[in-house]
Amino acid sequence: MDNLIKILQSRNIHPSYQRLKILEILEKNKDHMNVNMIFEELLKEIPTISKTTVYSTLSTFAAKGLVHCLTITPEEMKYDYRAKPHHHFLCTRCGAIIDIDVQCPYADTMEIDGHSIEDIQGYFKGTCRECLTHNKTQTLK
Amino acid sequence: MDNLIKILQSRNIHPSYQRLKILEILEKNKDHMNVNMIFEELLKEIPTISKTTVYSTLSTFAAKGLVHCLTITPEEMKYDYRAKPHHHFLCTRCGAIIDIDVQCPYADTMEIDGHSIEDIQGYFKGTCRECLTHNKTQTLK
DNA sequence: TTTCAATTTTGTATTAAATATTATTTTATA
DNA sequence: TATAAAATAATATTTAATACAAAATTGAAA
Repeated sequence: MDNLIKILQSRNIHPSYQRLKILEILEKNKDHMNVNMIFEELLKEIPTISKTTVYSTLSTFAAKGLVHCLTITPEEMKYDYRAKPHHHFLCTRCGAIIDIDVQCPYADTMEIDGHSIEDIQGYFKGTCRECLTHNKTQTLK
Repeated sequence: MDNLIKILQSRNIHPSYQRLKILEILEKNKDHMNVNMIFEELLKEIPTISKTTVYSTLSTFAAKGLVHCLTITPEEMKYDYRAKPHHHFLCTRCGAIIDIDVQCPYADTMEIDGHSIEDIQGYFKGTCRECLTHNKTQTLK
């Protein structure tokens, strides 16, 4: 917990109880959580938590570079906590989002065609290894 | 127009008047249109057009690989008609979406970590060249 | 051509993520 | 302790997208 406080303070985010709990949940689950997943987890420990707080906290975390916002699916935003930059694979059969450990060549200079890069996101979509081997038939929209 | 009919037929899409008009709009404007932009354009020629038709048509086009669905911003889906694969840069100051003509190395094999790739999307986010030189201050959320 | 089924389009209602707004609570500080 | 600022909570609103049902159109067979 002391560690979490330091993480927030290092980013100039006031370590409130709610923010610490949200960070704890992100630490534990790492990746691809959406607001509802985080909200449901929070309810177990803070029954009075408001969804607005979750939205505003994640917005703060994103602004301070603590989380990455994933738009890999159009339905809702997903939040990525992992430190190391990576890409994502979305399986259109089972819906799984899988971390892909490759780095973009432009991550070195953070510049492309004269544009200054602050964030890089690589999305692969298709059929995951698991679904390929199990030859599953059901396909998401 | 005859050309558009052939494009649809080659993908096994029945060339209805509405579909042809939507394809025509995509041809003309090429990239990054959202449903509302297409809908507004359509209204000029088909005053009775329904937004449901736009959604269903774009969904059909996407399923047949005629358009690419962009989730670069979380607000709404954008549709990409350009044939050649490319990435996108989103300027967080002016909101512009700029085509980036680089190709992903995994586009050759369309395979990564044993997962079968059907679609690749690379999103760069930051400050575009234009905004950098004009030193604009306003920043989008 | 007529009939009938399948497809497409339209209109309406609904869902749900995200934001806006305001009130309440908590925290920091003078 | 008093007061202002920050954070949280509760409610209302917005809007992209979907669901559903009705109407219109199309295509094929008789």
